[in-house]
Amino acid sequence: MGIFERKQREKEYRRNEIIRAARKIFSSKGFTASSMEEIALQAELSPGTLYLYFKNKEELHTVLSIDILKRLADEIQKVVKEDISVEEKIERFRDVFIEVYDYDSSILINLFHLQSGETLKNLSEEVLTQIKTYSIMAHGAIIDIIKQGIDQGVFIDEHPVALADILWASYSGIVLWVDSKRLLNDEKDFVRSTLRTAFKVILKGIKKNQL
Amino acid sequence: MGIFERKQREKEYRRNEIIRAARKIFSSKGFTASSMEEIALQAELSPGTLYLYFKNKEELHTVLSIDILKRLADEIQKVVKEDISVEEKIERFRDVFIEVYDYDSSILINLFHLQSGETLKNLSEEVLTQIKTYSIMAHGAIIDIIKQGIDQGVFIDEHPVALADILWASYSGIVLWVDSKRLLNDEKDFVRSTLRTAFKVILKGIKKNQL
Amino acid sequence: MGIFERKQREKEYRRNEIIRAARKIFSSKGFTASSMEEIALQAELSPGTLYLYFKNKEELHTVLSIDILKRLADEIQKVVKEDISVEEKIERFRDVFIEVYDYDSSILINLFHLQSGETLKNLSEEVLTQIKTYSIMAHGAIIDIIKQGIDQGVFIDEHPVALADILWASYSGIVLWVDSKRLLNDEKDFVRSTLRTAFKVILKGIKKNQL
Amino acid sequence: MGIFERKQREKEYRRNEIIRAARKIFSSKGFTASSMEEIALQAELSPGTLYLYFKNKEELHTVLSIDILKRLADEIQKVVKEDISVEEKIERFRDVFIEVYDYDSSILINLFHLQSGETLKNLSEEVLTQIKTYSIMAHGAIIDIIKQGIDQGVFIDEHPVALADILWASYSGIVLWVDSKRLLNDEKDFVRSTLRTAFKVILKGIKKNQL
DNA sequence: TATGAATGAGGTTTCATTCAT
DNA sequence: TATGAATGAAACCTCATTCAT
Repeated sequence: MGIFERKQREKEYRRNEIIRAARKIFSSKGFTASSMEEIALQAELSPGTLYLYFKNKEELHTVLSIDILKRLADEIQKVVKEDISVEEKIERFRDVFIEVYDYDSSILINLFHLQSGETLKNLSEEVLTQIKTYSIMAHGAIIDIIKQGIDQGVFIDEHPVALADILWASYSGIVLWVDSKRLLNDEKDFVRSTLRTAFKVILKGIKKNQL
Repeated sequence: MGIFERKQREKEYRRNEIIRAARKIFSSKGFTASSMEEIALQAELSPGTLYLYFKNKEELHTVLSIDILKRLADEIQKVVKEDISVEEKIERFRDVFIEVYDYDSSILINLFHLQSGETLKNLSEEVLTQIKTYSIMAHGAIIDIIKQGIDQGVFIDEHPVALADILWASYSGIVLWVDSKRLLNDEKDFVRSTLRTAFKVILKGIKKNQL
Repeated sequence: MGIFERKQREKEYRRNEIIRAARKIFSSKGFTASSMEEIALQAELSPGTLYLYFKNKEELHTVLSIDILKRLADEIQKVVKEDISVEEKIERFRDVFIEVYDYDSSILINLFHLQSGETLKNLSEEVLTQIKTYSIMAHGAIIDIIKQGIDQGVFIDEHPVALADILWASYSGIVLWVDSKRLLNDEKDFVRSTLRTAFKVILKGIKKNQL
Repeated sequence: MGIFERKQREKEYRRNEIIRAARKIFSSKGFTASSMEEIALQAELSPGTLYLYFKNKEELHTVLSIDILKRLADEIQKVVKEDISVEEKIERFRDVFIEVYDYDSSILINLFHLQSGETLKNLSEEVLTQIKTYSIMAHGAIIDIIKQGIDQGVFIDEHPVALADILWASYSGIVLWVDSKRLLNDEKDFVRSTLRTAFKVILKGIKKNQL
């Protein structure tokens, strides 16, 4: 391994350390209440160093979302390629969503923050491109499956984008909602069981009643 | 009208002016990015005056959510009392949700903010009580309808709270999600049409298949 | 009683109400932490009314000191006229001081505040004149007694003003000091017993040792 | 000198700069009327920097008192160890007090502020501990001397704590009082000469009349 | 004379970001 | 590249004071 490669790898490693630290802090306190100094402390680095890897606080936060979005897109892609029925694929999506939620329960708050009015236009071109790419990948794959299902006469005849949105948004809403209730109730597993019921309901809702 | 009444009414009017200004600012910029000075400017008042009517920024923001929550609870209550089938009631909820969304599209971001970890315990006792009251009213009514439906053998045999959560959360998720897309797409009516499809899907999903 | 007199008396009464309220608030919270609104509330008046009777917060506070200073001056004058020895007069001063301390334990903090750097030059001419008048009355009387004592060969040959200052300042210091300790110790009567010892010591210190 | 040491020293230097600036401002205007911005200006630093060295305004102010209290305690300790009679020690205290007064004439106002009800509980644990430590050191030493004097039959039979309080409080009162007169009279040296007389008087007052 | 709602200047404090080392 | 002390703008909030009623 050449010296250039080693440096590159070190840089990558350092970057990931920061991301990990940021995830921990942002997850527990939200965007506003988290400070760069706190994240630096968690990463065992100085505040100044953070700015060598990320343009600003906003971008660091956004990168977390991209990270999770990429993970989501990758997993969804895998499901798409599996040799199973569309119905089974929709069911598999449920598992993907639950896995991602387990990895980072604050993901959706981040994703919504991303597109909310609070997000300034401070993001660099590169970051914006990534968001769009992964977003299209993830949504596109879901839309494709829905389309297939409609073509096969398995799903109801509605606008595929709308159905995909419903799938995606219901999932998001449930995680957000149940997660916010969890803060008060301490019922950790209720999120997952509700998610399962939700998917059952929605799948049943999209399916065409065949006789 | 006595002098006391006039004063009371003026005070109420002023309070509403502030709420209206706050709604405008908070809606367009979110909680953190909005400043009290900006809200005061919008209300054509001085910053200090805001604090005569609201304890602090947090409480002013919360009051917006309460306002909308009250509206939601009231409308839901009305639906509950209507002399129609449970299925039709669920359908009517859809309209209520859409109406409320039309009144203030940022409602749900507020409601989620309300229960997120970022919300400090700066709220006065009165405000907290109101939140709880209206929250219970709105959720309780929905749960009751679901229960009725299950008892009548119209809805599937699942935990009523879970089904109510799914209904509520899906709605919330869709509004949040489609609304955040709207910021980019400018397709205003897409929200409503997607909401309609979503309700059709979910209603179908909850219904027991009777033969 | 004419209508003018009645009004005059009402005015005086109202003024005293404010002073009483101010004393209560200032005593328990100090000058800075007390607000005009709080004083108005205590006096069952509106904030605006306070400004009809007193130029500003500073002056209202000052008037409390004047009130106590006047009381002190009056009592001291009485002692001066009593037909007793100078030594006995000094002893009587001790009682006067203790009585005044009982009436308002925060008196000296007020008096010091009066002449500290924090006191702005916001005081009206009338108020300043009063302070000077009563100050001179009180101090002058003490100085006179000391002088008499020196002339009679009872007290040591030192500058009478210095001796009077020592008497006055020691008393003040002890009240302040022990009072500040009281806040922690809750030993209420220790102030008075220490004051008594202090006077004994000082009197002994001033007396010429006669053989 | 290593790089760490240099940095440490720089930091210490900066801290002292702030303390010096704060002393100047606080001395001339009192606690409330002084603003952090003004102190920063005086120290040729930005307001934010002050908060890197001191938790808040209250603590910065308190540190001034600690500084002076430490100085007082140190000097008193030295006197205690000197090989002179108790009477001479009391006399030496007088010089210590005068020296400290020369160093910072506003010391006592600060010390009283410290223990007054206005002082909030905003102080850090470390600072509170220091105050207690030095306070006990200084008072304890004086009490010890008094005790010795009583045991040796040189001082009168009174509660040693009371006598120490009288000594301490008289000194404080005189400085405060004469200093406040100075503000009007501009007689600078009068403080010291009065202090000298005061100590003579008090010493004579505490001494047992031996024949 | 009395009110009390409104003012708005001014205060403390935080924290994202920079830059000399 | 990494540091971390310093910055300084900007935020929230208070409260003495005013003035129309």
